[in-house]
Amino acid sequence: MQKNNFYQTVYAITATIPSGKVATYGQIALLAGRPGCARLVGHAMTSAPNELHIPCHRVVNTKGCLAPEAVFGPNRQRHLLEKEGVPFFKSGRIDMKRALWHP
DNA sequence: AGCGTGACGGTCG
DNA sequence: ACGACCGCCACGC
Repeated sequence: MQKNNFYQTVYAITATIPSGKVATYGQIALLAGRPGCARLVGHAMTSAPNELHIPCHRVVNTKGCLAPEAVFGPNRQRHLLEKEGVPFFKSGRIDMKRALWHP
C-alpha cells in the first residue's frame, strides 16, 4: 500500500463509520496502516473531495472534542452528530465510551 | 531539496 | 478536569 493509497484508505474507512458512531483520527490512522499519523488523517479530511460523500463529521479526536467550527460551520458537526444519536456531554464533548465506533 | 505546518495524541503541571 | 508542551509524518511552498 503506498502513501497515496493511505488517503484512499482513510476515505474508505471513514465511509464505513455507521451513523450514531464516531471514530478517532488515531483509530483511522491505525486501520489505514499508519499508526501515529493521526494528523495525516485530519489533512486527508481537508483534502477529501466532496464527491466521495465522506461523513467526516463522524471523525473526532480522542478527547471527544469536535473539529474547529471554521471547518464545517458554526455548530454544524455538533448538530449532525446529535441528530444521528451520538451522545453528547453538556460540556459539548462526545461520550466516547458509548459513541466510539468498534470496527 | 529543505523547512514549516497541522481537523492529533499522550504526558506533565 | 483543563491547559500547555513535545513528538510524529506526509504535504505544500
